[in-house]
Amino acid sequence: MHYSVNAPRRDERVKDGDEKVNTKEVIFEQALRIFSEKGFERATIEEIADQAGIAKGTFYYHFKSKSELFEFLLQQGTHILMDNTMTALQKGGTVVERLEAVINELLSFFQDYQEFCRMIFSEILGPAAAPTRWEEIFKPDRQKYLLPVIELIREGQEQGIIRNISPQTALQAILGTISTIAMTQIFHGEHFDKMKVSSQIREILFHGILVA
Amino acid sequence: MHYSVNAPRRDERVKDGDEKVNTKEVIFEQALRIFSEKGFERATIEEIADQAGIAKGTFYYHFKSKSELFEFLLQQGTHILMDNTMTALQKGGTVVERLEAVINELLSFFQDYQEFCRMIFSEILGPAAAPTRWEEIFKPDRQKYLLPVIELIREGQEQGIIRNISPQTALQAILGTISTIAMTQIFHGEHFDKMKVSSQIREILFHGILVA
Amino acid sequence: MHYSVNAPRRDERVKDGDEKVNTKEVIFEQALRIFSEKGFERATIEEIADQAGIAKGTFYYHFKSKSELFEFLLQQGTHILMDNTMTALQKGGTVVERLEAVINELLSFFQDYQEFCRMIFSEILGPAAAPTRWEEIFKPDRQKYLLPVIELIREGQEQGIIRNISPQTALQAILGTISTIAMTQIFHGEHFDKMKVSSQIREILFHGILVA
Amino acid sequence: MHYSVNAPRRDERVKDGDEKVNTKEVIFEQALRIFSEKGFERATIEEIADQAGIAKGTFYYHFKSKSELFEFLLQQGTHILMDNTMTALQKGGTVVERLEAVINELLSFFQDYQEFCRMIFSEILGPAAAPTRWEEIFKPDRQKYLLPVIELIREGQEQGIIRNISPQTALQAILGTISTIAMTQIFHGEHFDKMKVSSQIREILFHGILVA
DNA sequence: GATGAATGAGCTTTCATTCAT
DNA sequence: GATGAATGAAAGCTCATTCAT
Repeated sequence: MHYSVNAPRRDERVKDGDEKVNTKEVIFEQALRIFSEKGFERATIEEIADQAGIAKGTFYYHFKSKSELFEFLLQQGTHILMDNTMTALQKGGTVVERLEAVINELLSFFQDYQEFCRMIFSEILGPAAAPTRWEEIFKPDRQKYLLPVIELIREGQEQGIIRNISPQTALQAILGTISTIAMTQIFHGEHFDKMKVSSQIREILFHGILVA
Repeated sequence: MHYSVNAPRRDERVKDGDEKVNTKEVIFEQALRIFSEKGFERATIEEIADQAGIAKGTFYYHFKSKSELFEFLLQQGTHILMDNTMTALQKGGTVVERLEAVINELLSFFQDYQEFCRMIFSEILGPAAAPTRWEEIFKPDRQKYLLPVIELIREGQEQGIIRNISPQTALQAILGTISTIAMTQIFHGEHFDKMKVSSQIREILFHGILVA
Repeated sequence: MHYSVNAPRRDERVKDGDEKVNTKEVIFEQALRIFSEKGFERATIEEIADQAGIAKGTFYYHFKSKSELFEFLLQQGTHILMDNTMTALQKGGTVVERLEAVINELLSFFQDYQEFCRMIFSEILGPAAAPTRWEEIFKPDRQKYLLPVIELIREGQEQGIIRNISPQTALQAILGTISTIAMTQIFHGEHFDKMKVSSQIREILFHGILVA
Repeated sequence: MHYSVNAPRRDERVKDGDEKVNTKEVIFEQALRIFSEKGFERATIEEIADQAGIAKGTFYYHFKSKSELFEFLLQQGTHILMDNTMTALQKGGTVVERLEAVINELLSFFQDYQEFCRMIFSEILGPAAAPTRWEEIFKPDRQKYLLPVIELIREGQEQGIIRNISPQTALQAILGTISTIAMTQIFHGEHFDKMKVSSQIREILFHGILVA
């Protein structure tokens, strides 16, 4: 996984042959991995630094604090999901097509950013009362992501395409089904491949478990 | 032991006559509450002991360690869900009726043991690599719970009632949908009332989001 | 030096023969000594704990933080000086007699609490911008101590006994002369003996350096 | 080098033409200011460098260490006081006139180098056992300053002009009175103006507090 | 001359756990 | 059964200093 932030532009890198490592990026990668494996609390700066091949002090040269890094990582990830989904929605199409796009983007996200999803599920669905600021940090973004989808469901209901249930409930069914399927595989150490499950997921979500 | 939610703090209790407080139970209640609020790591023995109205040393007189208590709480809860579900399944009925029973028991569990569900979601869906033993502790129980349901789905597929998809996937859709809907409400501080959502959930799971 | 706070009352001590050490008191003594030698910043909890013969954790069992202990020590000391001075003033007498009492109490304080005076001079006359709360902590006490003396000087001026200068300036002359003489000796490792200097100090303060 | 007080921060300077900023001097100014505000320990190289508008590395290009800079600053200041006092003494006059000169120079010094005085009081009267070398650094200079004044007092005593007390004690009374009055004002954020207090100080020191 | 990334020793503080009473 | 003082390993973080460029 590699959503590196502030990656140096190509021409800033020196010495093509020589492996000029960007310290900040290495920290990002290792932190993401370790946060996703251990959660925020059990991850230690010492381990992140060790794995990144730097001294503890170097970590603090690049980041103000453990929380700051974590929050940063969190926001980066959610922004990617949001952006992708918005872009997909703007392509237009029927309600069902757009719903499929939302589902598809979510599946792609789980596939492409498995480490990040682990991390987010570890800490955000996790200890609710966590450093409460995370709640605050997330709420706006979460809404920005959810509202358009709810709107889409409403649109479908007006057209008589979507069942007349609470849009929020429908939304949660979509998110819950996809994330549970994806995270179960990811937590079990399997690599999540959306191709294997996407048609099944669409089937279940659209038409339910029962035949007819 | 019973998972009482919102158990009164020690000092709120009235000791009329010789109504003895069972120390162990008081610890259970407070630990459950605090674990569910803060997660395993952020909960401290000190706080649990304080809230239970006992000395820190007393905690260690009753429990070997923080983890032991946590694991105990964990198992108690899962056993309740398992037992209830098994009992419900043994009542027999058509596949759909039994599936409805499974869903119903799950909803009841989320409703009756909200604190416990918070706790479990805080730490088990949480930091995956947690004290790795939890994984080991859970796997057997989880399987004992999941297998009969998978078997039920298979039975339905053989009868042509349930769509021809991976039973595991179907199972995860059920679990994911229900838990997400329930936990969203619980984490948002609302009291989860299964009556309000159970028919909608059944509708979505059985027939999907789309009309026809 | 031994202004122990919360010292156990006699009957709380167990085992007369056996040396039952009061941990909190030992920490007080060592902290006072080390703060006075090194100042707040250069003193470390590790050293205080070591010298007190306890583990680092034990320090934090008894005190919330390094600052808290320091502030506590600070207040204890100033209260002693204040109380002694007030008591002396309440005995009444002529203005000169009362002024002599104030001077005498100050000298006694420097003599009896040399460690504390070192500490206070190390940090309070010291880094002005220190954890600013100290300023706040001290101002009220300082005023409570200074005001009665200023009032005394004013009384003397009304009676035509004390020279017509700013009372604040006169007060500072008294404090500065005494503290400089005392601290010079204390910092130079000599034991400060007020008997040796008190008559000289009174002479200088009352009649000046010059003859006639 | 000159101890300019309230030197403008780097970024406030206007570089018109090729008016070169002497890096070393800028560091001096900012270090003096910050040391005087925070004391040696609480001042950081980072802040000094920031305020001087240079990189941290640049600091170490100009100075061997934090202590070295501090000691240098210390010596510069004391030399100024010493030189001024020596010069004033060499002008001759009666004992009283020369004593007035000493007092006057001291007052001028407090007025002209308030930042430096803050600094010196922050750290030298401060944590006594400080990097013990400071003691060693200072003793010679201190003696070079004090001895002539003590000699002057002795001369006055031989002439029957100065009261027959320990010259050291008299000296400390002078230093203590002046420095306490000056520092009280400086620490309280007022600008110290020697004109306002010099006649009062002379009165107190020469003739005491009491009338007649 | 100047830079800033990197370092590591050292600091304060937390907390699960032990144990004598 | 119950207590609470004591412990020490480990964590997050700071900062003077170095050094390749």
